[in-house]
Amino acid sequence: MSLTPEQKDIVQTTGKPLLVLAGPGTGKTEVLAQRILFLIENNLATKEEIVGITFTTKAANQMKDRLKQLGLPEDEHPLICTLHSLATKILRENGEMAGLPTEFMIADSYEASLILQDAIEDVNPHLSKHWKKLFEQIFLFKAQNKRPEDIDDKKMFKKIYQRYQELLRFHKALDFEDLILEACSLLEKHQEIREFYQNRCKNLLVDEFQDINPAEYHLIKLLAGEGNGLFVLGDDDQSIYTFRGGTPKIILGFTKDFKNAEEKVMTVCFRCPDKIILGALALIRNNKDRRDKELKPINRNADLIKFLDCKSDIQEARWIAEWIKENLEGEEYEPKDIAILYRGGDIADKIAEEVSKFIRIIRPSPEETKHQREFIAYLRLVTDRRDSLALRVCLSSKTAKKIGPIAIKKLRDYAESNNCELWDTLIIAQKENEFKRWRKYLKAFVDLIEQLNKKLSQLPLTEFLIHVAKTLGYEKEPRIKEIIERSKNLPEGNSLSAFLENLRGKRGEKAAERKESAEDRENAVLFITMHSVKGLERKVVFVIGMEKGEFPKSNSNVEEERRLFYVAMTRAKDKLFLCYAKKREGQSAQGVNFYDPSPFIFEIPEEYIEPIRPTT
DNA sequence: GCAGAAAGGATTTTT
DNA sequence: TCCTTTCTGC
Repeated sequence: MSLTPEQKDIVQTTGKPLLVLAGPGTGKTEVLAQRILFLIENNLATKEEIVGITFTTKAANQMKDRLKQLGLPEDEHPLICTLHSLATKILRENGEMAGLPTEFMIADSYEASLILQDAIEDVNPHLSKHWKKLFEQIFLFKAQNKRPEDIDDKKMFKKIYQRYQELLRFHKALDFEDLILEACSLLEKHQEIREFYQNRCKNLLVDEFQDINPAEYHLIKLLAGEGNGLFVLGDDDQSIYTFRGGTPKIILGFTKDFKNAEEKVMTVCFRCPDKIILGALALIRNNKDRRDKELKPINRNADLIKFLDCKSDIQEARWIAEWIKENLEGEEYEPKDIAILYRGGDIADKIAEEVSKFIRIIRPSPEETKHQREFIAYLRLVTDRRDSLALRVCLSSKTAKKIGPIAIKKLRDYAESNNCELWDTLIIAQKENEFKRWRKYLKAFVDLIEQLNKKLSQLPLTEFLIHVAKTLGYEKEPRIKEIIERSKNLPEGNSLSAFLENLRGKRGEKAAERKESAEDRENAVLFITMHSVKGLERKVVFVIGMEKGEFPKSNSNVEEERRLFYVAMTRAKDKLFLCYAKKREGQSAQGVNFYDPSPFIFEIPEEYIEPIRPTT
């Protein structure tokens, strides 16, 4: 693929901070990969002076694949990873200077929520029912790069946040946001370390820049120094993660923050046909705080956008399934050319059911259940008694009979004041008078773990997993069986720790999966939320749930929802269907609900839209 | 600590 | 409307 003059100019402009505003389908990934190649081939930088930052590990892998296709062998690749992964690397390389526990664990959000509930228990138990709100508040403060000491708060919040941090460290753990904050602190405090990484990141390329939050931006600025090798790429119109603390203001303020920065735009859309681009542009121009950009479609004379106007979700499901069935019979489309996009909830269930009757579909894998997390935590504890996070999860499980929040708090207090491991406390405490009430149950729990440990050396891995599942009483649960099933696909050396690393990564770091994700590999119709379609394109796109009150959600930021819709519309390479159902049933519709069409529909000029009203 | 009853809330997601 | 969390009484 040869570059347009516009793209070539962007690839080759070096020596100053560069902001690239790139609309949907303009070839962002390509430009990023080509720039890395350009730097290396022209000896402008070695691979040790280049770091590429992506939003997800999947995107990082796609970037590596593209570099390989462009002829750059893997051992000549620069570091390409997420910002969290880079922060983890920096902290692991400088653990002591950062004042962190050696071999710290990364707490996932379930583990973090348990720790927060403990913190609330310690500070003010009356607030325990509001833990979810507090969890979100702490998250948002961290996303703003604010630590407990930065908070001026007369009420309990500051104390809870403080205690939460203390308890995370007691468990030798960092949550995801801590990775960013601790990396910032480390670089701020130590000039030599900062200079080392600024040199390492001499050429720092950041993708999806519209979705970063202030804490992440702070880290990027620390790494970029003067910023003369900083290259950021994004589209303020596609900023859809404000609930994560992201804000389009960062990308729009970039040229003010870096005084000698240059801003360039990519205006040729290779992906979408003209009607879709023109319709999407007309829609997004209703947003106030944005930079207007030209977007020129290559593909003209294409179909109009279809507005599917249905009486009910049942009719909608039937019509879409029927359309897919008919169009798969011809030569034009394969299952993998089709995607069904929705905002969330169970809205796609009916269509998924209809479509899966005759064709393979791919749906997002559901979140880990509580039992799955407990199952994994028991396995972790068996391999490593010092894994206090895993121990904390196990203590909350039903299998730890008669050990509740009170016992856990006492154990925690004891461990803290005697400065010992949580696991050791479990054993020592059995002798202490204040634990008299729980002596029997603590012993039972410790014995259980020791017994499992014995079984581990006696049984093959899969047998052992089944044994653990039985012990916990989870052996009949399909989601647990799923995990056990995965142990069979493991290459040789089937040790428990290898299996756990495959599941969770080292110390909670998710293993970067090298294999292609299912949606690229399998020839199946894709069901996906609008938020997770980043970087995705499909010939045929159905956007379902175009109902007033549901999309945009009635109490949400309309401009962000409009950006989300803009992202969804611009995934289509060929045909775009916007689907509305007057009547919807299900959980997200709160039983049965009647809707008007989404106001977004009317923001697309009529000349680009063609209504379809099914009669059957 | 548990079972059963009542209240609460229902988005989006990465690391 | 329904599923998850929280409260109550044992």
